[in-house]
Amino acid sequence: MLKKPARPNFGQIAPDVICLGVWTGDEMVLPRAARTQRRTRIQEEKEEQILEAALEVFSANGFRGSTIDQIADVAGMSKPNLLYYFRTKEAMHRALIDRVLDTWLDPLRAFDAEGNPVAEIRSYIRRKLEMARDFPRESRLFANEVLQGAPHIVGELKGPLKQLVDEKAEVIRSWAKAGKIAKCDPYHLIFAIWSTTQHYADFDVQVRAVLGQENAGEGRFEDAARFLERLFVDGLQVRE
Amino acid sequence: MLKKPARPNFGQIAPDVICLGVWTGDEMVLPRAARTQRRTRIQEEKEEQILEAALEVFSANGFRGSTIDQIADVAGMSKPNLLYYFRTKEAMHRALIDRVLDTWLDPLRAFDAEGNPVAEIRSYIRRKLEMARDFPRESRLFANEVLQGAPHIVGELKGPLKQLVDEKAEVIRSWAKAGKIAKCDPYHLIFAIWSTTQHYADFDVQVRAVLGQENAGEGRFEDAARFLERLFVDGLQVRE
DNA sequence: TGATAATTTGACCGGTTGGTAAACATTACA
DNA sequence: TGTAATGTTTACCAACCGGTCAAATTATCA
Repeated sequence: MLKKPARPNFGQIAPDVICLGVWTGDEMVLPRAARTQRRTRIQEEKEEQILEAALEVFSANGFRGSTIDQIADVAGMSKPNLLYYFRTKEAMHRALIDRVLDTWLDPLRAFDAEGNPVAEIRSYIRRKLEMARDFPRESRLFANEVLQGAPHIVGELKGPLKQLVDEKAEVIRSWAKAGKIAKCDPYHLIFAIWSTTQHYADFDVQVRAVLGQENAGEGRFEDAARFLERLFVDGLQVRE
Repeated sequence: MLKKPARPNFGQIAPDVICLGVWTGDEMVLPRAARTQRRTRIQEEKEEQILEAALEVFSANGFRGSTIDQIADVAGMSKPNLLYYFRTKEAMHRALIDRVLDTWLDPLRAFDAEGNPVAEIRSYIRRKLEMARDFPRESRLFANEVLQGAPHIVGELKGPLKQLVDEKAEVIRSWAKAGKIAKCDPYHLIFAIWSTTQHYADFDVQVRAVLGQENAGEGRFEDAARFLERLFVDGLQVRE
C-alpha cells in the first residue's frame, strides 16, 4: 500500500553527497545544500554525536567487533538515522580515524629541535602519558587497528606518520652527534616512548589488575611519569 | 526420509564428554573412551590442528572478530567437525588461552633473585624480545584480549599474573634496597619491559611501516635489543 | 572380519548484522 | 506562512554466524 509523495522532492540526500540535481523543464535545480555550500546545524550536532559514540564503541571492540546497532544505541538514535549521516560502517570508522589521528600526533610534532634535549624528551613523555590518561579511547582505537594489521590506515602509517618520525629521528640523531644525549637508535627510542606511555591506556585493565585495588588509583599515572622520566633521562645520559 | 541406524550406537559423543553409557538389559554399557580412559590419536592431532588455526585467526581478529568458519577453513576441516572437538567458540578460545598463558609467563618466572641484577634484567629483556619475534601471534592473542577489557581472562590477570608480578617486584625492590640498582618502582619497571618488548609483536605493522623497507628486516630485533638493553641498564644504574 | 565406537558431513535453524525503501515528520527559507 | 528540503522512523531484506541434527563414513579391536 504505497503512497505517492504529496509533492516532488529530491528524496533522501545524505549529508555527504556532494551534489545532486533534477531537471525541471530545461534547467537543472540543485538542492539547497548544494546552493548554500553549508552544513546544517543539525548535521554538525548529529555527526558529532555519532563520532563520539563510534569512538566509544570502536575503541572498546575493534572494527569487526563493533556493530552499527551498538553505535546507534550509544548515540541515542535509530540505525537508519545514523546511516543517513554515514552511509557505511567503514565511512564512520574512516571519519573517526581522520579526526583523531591529527591530534594524536600533536605531541610528537611539538618535539622541538631547538629546545633542550633532556627537557624535550621529558616533556614528550609527560604529554604522551597525559594523553593516555585523558584520551584512552583514542589510543585504543589505534591500538585495535594496528594490532589487527592496520587494514584501514596502512596508508597513514607509511605516509604521514613515517615522514614525521623520520624528521624527528633526524633531530634526535643530531642531538646525539652533538654529544647532548647518548648515542642511540632514534627510531627505537621513539618506539620505546610510544609503547611505555600508551601501555597505560591500551593495557589499562592489566595494569590495574596487577597493581591491585590499593595502587590502581589515578596516582598510577604520576608514578609512571616519575619512573619513565627517570628511566629515559638517566638511560640517555652521556657516559664515557 | 530418515533411516534408522542399522545397529545400536552411542551416537554423537564429543571427545570432551567425560562419560555417557546406555542400559542394555540390566547392565550399563560404557563407550570405549570411558573404558580405556585414553584419547585417540586422531583426537590429539585434530585438537592440535584446531588450536593452531584458532591461534592464527583469534590473534589476527580478536575474539568477536573471528568466526568459526574462518578457523575451520584454516584448520582444513568442516565447521561441524570442528565443533565436534570444541563445542563452542568460547571453549576453543579458553583452551587456547590456557595452553599459551603458561609459556608466555615463563621468561618472568625465570627471573632469578639470586642472579646478578643487571644480567637478569638484560636477559629478561632479551628473552621477551625473542618471544615477540618468534611468537608474535601469542602476543597478539593476549593484546587483543586485554585491549578489549580482558573479558575472558580477568581472573588470570588478577590471580596468577598479579601474584607472579608481586613476587618478582619484591625481588627488584630488594635489589634496589641493597644498592645493586637504582631505586625505582618495580611494577612500572616491569610494565616498561613488557610494553617495549611486546610492542615489536603487537604493533609490528606500524614498526615496519615507520622503519621503511630498508630497515624493517629481521635485523630490527637486534637493533631493538641493543637499544633496550642499553636504555634499561644505564637507566637503572645507581647514581648519587 | 564384523560389530561397535569414533569421526565427518550436508542440510538446516534461529538470531544477528549491514544496509535499503519508502513513508512520515520537522525545519528553514522565499 | 507555505512549501521545498532536510531529518527520522518503521518495516524489511539478504548474508552471515554460532550451533544442531541425523545420517554416512571411517577406524578400532575382540
